[in-house]
Amino acid sequence: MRIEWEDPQQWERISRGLLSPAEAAELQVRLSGRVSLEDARNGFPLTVAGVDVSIRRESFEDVAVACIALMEWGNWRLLAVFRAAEPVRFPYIPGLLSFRELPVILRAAERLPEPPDLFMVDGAGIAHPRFFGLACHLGVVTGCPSVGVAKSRLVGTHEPLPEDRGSSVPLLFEGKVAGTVLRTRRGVRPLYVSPGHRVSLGTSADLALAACTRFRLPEPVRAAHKLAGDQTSLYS
DNA sequence: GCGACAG
DNA sequence: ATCTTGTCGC
Ligand SMILES: [Mg+2]
Repeated sequence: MRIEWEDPQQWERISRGLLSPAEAAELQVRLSGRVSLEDARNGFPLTVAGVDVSIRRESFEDVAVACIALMEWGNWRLLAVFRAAEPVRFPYIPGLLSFRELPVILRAAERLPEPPDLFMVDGAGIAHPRFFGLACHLGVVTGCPSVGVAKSRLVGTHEPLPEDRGSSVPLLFEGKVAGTVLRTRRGVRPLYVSPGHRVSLGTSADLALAACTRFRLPEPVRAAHKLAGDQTSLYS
């Protein structure tokens, strides 16, 4: 898929890791206005693209490897895998993860023959300090629906969560519901699910739970995570 | 100033 | 996230 840049110059600065944390944060505030929390789709998505990035310590630099695992809804068969690698150019700063991971993710996304029905990202959606996590950034830039699935809490508070699979409680932040704390396996640590773009709060949690058929993590995200760290056939 | 803090 | 094998618990 091809990505249409509204401001190619600015993307150039971002991908080169030239933005200061303050500039990055204000850009998030500006872009958060473009997020849509409406469902852009009726039924379930036909294809779900799991997204994750792994960092490998090379001889003199850290290299980021992005992996997009395209799966078919329901039977969760792996349809294809797209990857890309490049040196890390931005430090990890809580709240600014997209400036570190999005550049390499987009290079892998460009290899998709066509836009997926949904991007399921390892990281936060609107459950973020400025309501603009990695899943939102990827969604807004590509125009595709996206959901953020975080393994731990970035922001927000919530009531106690029952131990049963499927239990959920709203994640509250600054007086708003920013996401859902979701138990995908009985007695196992919950996931922090939030909309990225073009998906509603309720739907984002439904989609995430439906994709967790065997493990704590949704199948597409788990596949992407595994393949991102796999050194086998690191080219492509 | 102190503590929190996706990956 | 990463450095890393075996081990504890359901
Ligand atoms: Mg990750």
